[in-house]
Amino acid sequence: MDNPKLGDLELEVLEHVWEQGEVDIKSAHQVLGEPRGITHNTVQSAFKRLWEKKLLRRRKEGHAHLYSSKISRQELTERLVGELIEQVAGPSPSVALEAFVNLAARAGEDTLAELEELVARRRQDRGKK
Amino acid sequence: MDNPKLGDLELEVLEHVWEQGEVDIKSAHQVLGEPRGITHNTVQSAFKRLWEKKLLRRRKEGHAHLYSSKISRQELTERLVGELIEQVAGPSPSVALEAFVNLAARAGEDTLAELEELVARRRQDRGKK
DNA sequence: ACAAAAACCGACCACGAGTCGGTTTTTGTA
DNA sequence: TACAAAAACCGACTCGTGGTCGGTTTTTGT
Repeated sequence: MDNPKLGDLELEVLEHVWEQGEVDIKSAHQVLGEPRGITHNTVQSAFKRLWEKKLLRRRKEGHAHLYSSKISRQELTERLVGELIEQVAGPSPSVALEAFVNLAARAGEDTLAELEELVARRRQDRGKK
Repeated sequence: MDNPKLGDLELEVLEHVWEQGEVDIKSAHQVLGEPRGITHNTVQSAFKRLWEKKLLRRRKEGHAHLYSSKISRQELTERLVGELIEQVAGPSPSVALEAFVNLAARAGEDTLAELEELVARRRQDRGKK
């Protein structure tokens, strides 16, 4: 529960919550459940699991729960990638860096440029402050 | 089998193979198995699973299999991180880039510098050739 | 107070890693 | 060439987790 492993449905739920901000099960079921042919209950279970894993927040509105994300896509990506790297890339950062730059390069010139931009800005901000 | 999910033992086996180059089950069991108190057979299963997933190569030497890695730590990291990003970061690369730069920044000034260096060199090579 | 809506609980299935005992295959050698 | 040791292989079982749902309990607006 501390390091979350996420299934397909759970990912879709998060996706949906990131887009919608705050959702109730009923509407989520219409969007996610109907097409898959899964019941209201199943969708609810997924939300609940996510809430138990502390990835979603929820509050009562009337007699329904409204779920919203407790963690941004940014943060989740960061956590998961961080964990993965820790497991597989080894202690030295070089492997991870190289791997990621390769990935960026494969994505195209623009992506590489964007990465450069980001790094430069970050290093800038480091010096000052 | 196409997108590998790796357990703890499997990761350790890969780790060991990356360090040792070419290993037989017996010696691997001494290093990985004994401390865990697991049998020869269990270690063998892990190697075999990895081989079935095409992450290890093997050849017969005498009547024992010698296993070696078919994929470098680099490549595996790349594959896994790539897959993960695809699943969670969404279509636009920005999220992944930002996340990774954050990770690098957290690792320290040097790591950030190394990243910058890598990106610069990569972009250089792009122009030419 | 009651009916509708929603949450909750428990049960079950599927899948994959980990684990091992027992059987079969291989192979060096007597 | 027969045989015993070594290793591979196979099948079985456990465990954890996600997905799935039916049925029961709780909540709440009227």
